[in-house]
Amino acid sequence: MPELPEVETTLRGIKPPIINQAISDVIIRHSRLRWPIPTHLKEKLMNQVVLNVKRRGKYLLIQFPTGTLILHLGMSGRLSILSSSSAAKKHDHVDLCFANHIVIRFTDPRRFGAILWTEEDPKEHLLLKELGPEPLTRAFNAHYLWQRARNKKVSIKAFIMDSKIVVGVGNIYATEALFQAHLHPQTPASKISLAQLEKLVFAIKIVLKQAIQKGGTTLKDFMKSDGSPGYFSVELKVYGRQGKPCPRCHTLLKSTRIAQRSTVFCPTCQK
DNA sequence: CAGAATACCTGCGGGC
DNA sequence: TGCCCGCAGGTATTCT
Repeated sequence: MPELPEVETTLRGIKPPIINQAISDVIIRHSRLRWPIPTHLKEKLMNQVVLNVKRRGKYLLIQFPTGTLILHLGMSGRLSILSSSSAAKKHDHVDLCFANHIVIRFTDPRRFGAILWTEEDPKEHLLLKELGPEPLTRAFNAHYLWQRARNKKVSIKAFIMDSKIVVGVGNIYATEALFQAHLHPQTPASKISLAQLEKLVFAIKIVLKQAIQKGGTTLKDFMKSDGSPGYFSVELKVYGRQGKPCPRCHTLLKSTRIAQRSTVFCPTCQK
């Protein structure tokens, strides 16, 4: 499920209950995620206090005195907050238990997610050090994109979904932002003017901010019956609406595949 | 080097 | 009802 707004919402949900809390147990029921969970994770974490919880792209970073736990939710992962341990269900792979009896439970049917441990500066970790700027910072701007797009033949959609260019723009929000910016998703990245890139950057920021805001409003329900973050739905203008009329010009929306991902666009108003 | 394809998994919905 | 296929919001790795 998670795109960047969901990860940000998860961060905001788990941080308050676990910050400054000590790990009292680590239960690993299934260690084969995208990469194997480190075997001695429990020994590494036991009795350590959470110093901070951060996000970098779609990676969640839980910082402890001796190192950092790196989490990724993959395509189907989520974290739930339980106020006490309850019976684990089929895809509940890992529990992080804290001294205040809070349990953070990692659930991931497809197991594309990851849980890794690093004792170096997480910024230097192989998975993180090549990542592009955060989309909601000033470092992510049209001029930056324009420089990176020089001589790039890849489609603009694949380009903005490349985490080395910018992090956190997944298939849904890439699709929506391109519609918002009137840009055809197949356009080679280098063919797009600075002025058009301004619109695209603006659209990406707006779309992500709106989704995060929606997530914020569901945060209060974060600890529902099952403690999962109650995924929120932003109003999607084109994603998943192929064959339906464009909300701007009523041309029927088309569907295609770009870099093996389903892509919906309006053939009339996206050029 | 860039760009494209593949791989990792399970679940679900549609067609037959 | 059940089987088979294609597809799913990610991204590192392997290929050409």
